[in-house]
Parts: sequence; structure tokens; C-alpha cells
Amino acid sequence: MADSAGSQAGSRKAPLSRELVLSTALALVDAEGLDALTMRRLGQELDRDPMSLYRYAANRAALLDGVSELVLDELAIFPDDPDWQSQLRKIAHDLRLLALRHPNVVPLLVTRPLSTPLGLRPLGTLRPLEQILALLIEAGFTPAVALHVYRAYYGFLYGHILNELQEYIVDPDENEAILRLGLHRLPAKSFPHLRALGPVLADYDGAAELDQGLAILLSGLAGQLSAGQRESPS
Amino acid sequence: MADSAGSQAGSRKAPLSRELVLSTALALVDAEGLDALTMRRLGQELDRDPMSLYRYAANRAALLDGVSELVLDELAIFPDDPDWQSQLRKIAHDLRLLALRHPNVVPLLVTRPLSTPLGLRPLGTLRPLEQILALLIEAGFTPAVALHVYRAYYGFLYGHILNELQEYIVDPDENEAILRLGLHRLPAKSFPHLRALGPVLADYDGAAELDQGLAILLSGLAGQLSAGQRESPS
DNA sequence: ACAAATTCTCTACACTGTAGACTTTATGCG
DNA sequence: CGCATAAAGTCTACAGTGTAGAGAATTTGT
Repeated sequence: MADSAGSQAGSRKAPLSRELVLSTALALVDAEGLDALTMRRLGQELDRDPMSLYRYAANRAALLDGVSELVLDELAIFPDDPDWQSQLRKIAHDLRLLALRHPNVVPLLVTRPLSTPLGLRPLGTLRPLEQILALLIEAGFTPAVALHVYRAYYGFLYGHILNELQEYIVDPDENEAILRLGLHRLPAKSFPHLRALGPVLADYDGAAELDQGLAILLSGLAGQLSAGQRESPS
Repeated sequence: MADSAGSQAGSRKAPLSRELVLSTALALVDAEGLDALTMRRLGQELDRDPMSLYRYAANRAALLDGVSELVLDELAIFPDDPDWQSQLRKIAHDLRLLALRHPNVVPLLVTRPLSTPLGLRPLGTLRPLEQILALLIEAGFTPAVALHVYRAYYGFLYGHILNELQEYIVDPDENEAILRLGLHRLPAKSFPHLRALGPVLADYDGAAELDQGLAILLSGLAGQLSAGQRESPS
């Protein structure tokens, strides 16, 4: 039948591999959102039968895990900077940018681990944790304390990302319109402060906001480092 | 046909209302998870045709929004305590407990707002924001600064909750087994620190962890309050 | 008691993930 | 080379999903 006329004028019939599957899945999610990632649709994107995908991901959930692992792999952590604080700052900004690059994947990043016990998560997902632990221990924290620090730090970081993505609106032209329109809907009586903050809400600087939060957190953590060396005594 | 033999020996045929629909939806999610909440299943739970639900929620997404709104309504904020710090601490713990009470809803809480511009969210969802803003402004923060503080605070809070739920495992007996089993799977070479932390990971005290993080955050914020009164200068 | 509005139900359709059997293609070995 | 074996890809089918649209049942107003 003719030439099968593949989707993207690509190489006739690419050999198909886990990486290829996952990366087209990611592209699809980036372009059209999570709901667009169905087996049939992905199969069509790869010009293959949907069923062939099951050779590279046990089921849809596993495929989603694969996608978030793939995204997290974009986060490179170099332990070159000796100052742990500036290092944490750098990772934070890297992760922020990564989230902005793949906003549709963020729900996965945040949600998938909730249904998978820590030890059984895809390895790529655990790498940042391990590396940050290494970094903190290197910086002089007790392993146990390092874990606490990691939790505070990563917790804050994920929280910030969620916050920022919530207020992020794609088209900056529509931004003010939608925002004001939305706020206008709020009953003035019960939401006076929120409504008054309309203009401030409109120009949100995520990077600055993140830096500000980090400053607070890191100063607090530095305090812990000097004072709380004798932790986990029992 | 007998007596239609309803599901739960309940009152013959309850009149059905938005609240009833949402609360049974919540109960279902609490008991069996998000995936169990399908229109058909919920209809069956209420002993009604699935289609009747559309009178109380425009579609499934709206129903999910309704559920998260319902959950957030459980969070009562009383502005009685004059000390804003202890007030924030109380809210934090309340929200934490709420999350532990409805772990299956947390993904909704975190995820739904990402697909809804701020101004168009269910009102119940915005109430905490408004109330905390009021609290902070009352405490002496500039409205603009109050917004920043709110973001740092709530960001951290959501982050903590996600962290805690990730490490939370239902059956404490299986806990250690699963955990160790999971960790054992990790290649010792690339994950030395994580593996070494097994025991520490096993006994996680969420409340303490939260308090610790809050202490760090609040001390930093208090600094901002005294020093940074001249914010948003332009 | 009748009309109007509300609420609930039925049927149907397009779409989902995926089990199981089958066909095609690649690979190893004499 | 030829054939056995394995791997990769495909086809069909099924149970389940959300929800549009028309209809039936019920409640309400007068």
C-alpha cells in the first residue's frame, strides 16, 4: 500500500526503543498535556500499533513513571562548587527552570511518588535525593540531619514550583484580562485583600520569589549546621 | 424487584443534593482512592442513575473540584490568637492533619489548581488564602509583603505534606519490611547514603519535622517583618 | 385538577487500557 | 545456505470510561 506515509516524514520506520518511546511521550505531553498521552495516540505518533508500546512500558502508569524519570534526568547536579548554600541555590533554580520547561509533567513529578513506596521508585527519581544527601554530608551535616535538611529544602522547592505554576498563565496578554476578570468575580465582601492585590498578583517574578524564600530557608539551615551537630542522640 | 434493596440500608431514596453527592464522593475517594470515583460507581453508591449526578456537577472535573473544596472546608481558621506566628503554626498543623485524614485527596489539592486560573477557582479553595492574608496584614505586614510571606509559607507547607505522604506507609508492620526491601534493591554503589539512612527513614515523625521547618521559616519571616517594611517601593 | 418546571433515567456513542492469539521480522546455528 | 528459535510488532476483542440527547417520572405552583 503506497509507502505507509508516516506521520513526520521521519526515517521510514524507526526501530523503536524505550528511549524513543519515552521521549515522544514527553514531547506529546509537553505539547498537548497529560490527557493527550493515550496509548493509541502515542502509537499513532510513532506510527506503530498501540500494543507495541507494552514492550517498553508495562502499562500506562509505568509509562508515566518513565516520563517523569526522563524529565528528572535533565537535572544535572555537579558537586563542583564547594559552598553548599550556593549549590543548593543553583539546584533550586535548575529545578525551577525544568518545571517551567515541562509544566505539564509537574503533576506527575508531584503525584506519582505518592503511589509508589520510596524504595520502589524508578532509580532516576531517587538520584537527586542521593546526590543532595552527599552534598550536605560533605558540607558537614550528620547524615540524619542531612535528611531533615533535604526534606525542608525539597519540600519548600516543590511547594514553590506548585505555587508558581498555579499563577503562571500562558499568554501574558490575556494575563491581566483573565486575572482581573477572575478576581472581579470574587465577592468584594469576603475577599477584600485578594481583590486588592490584583495588580501585585499580575506581575509575578518567580525567580525572585524563589531567591527570597531560599534566603530565609538557608539562613535558618546554616544556623542548624553550627548549633545542632549533636542530633539524633538516642 | 423486591424493594430495590439499596446499597447501605440507608433511607429509602435520599433526596440527593450537591452536598450529599460531594460527601459520598469524598467518602468513596477516602475509602478506595481517586480511581474508584467514577460517575457510574458514585451513582451506584447513591442508588441513582449516573446521569443524575450531572445536575450537581457539570462534569467529572467539576466534581473533583467540588471534592477538594469540600475537604478544604474542613480547615477552620480562627483569628483569635494575637500572635501571628503561633497562628500560622496552628494552621500548618491543622492542614497537615487534614491531609493525613484524606491522603487520597491530596493529589487533587495539589494538582487541580494547576489547571484553573486563580480567579476562577472554587471559592472555598481561595478562602484560606484570603484569611491568611488578612492575618498577616493584621500582624503588620504590607499587603504586598503579606502575599510573599503567604507564598513562602504555603509553598513550604504543601511541600512538607507531599514529602510526608510519600514516606507514609499504611501498615506500620509492613513498613520496615517494605522499606528495607525497597532500599535493598538500590545498587549499593550509587546510593550509599540513601541505603545507610534506612533506619532513620523508618521512623518518621511528621509533626516534629513540620515544626522544625516552621521554626526555620518563621524566624526568617520575623526578620523580614522588622527589617523589610519598605517593600514594593516603586 | 391541570400545567409547568424540575429531577431522574434510558439508550447510545466515541473513547480508554489492555489481555491473548497471531503474524511478521530478526537472530543464531548447523 | 536453510531451518529452528526468539523477538518485535499487529489484530481482534472486551470491559470500562465520560457524557450528549431524548424521554419518563416526579415535584411544584396555582
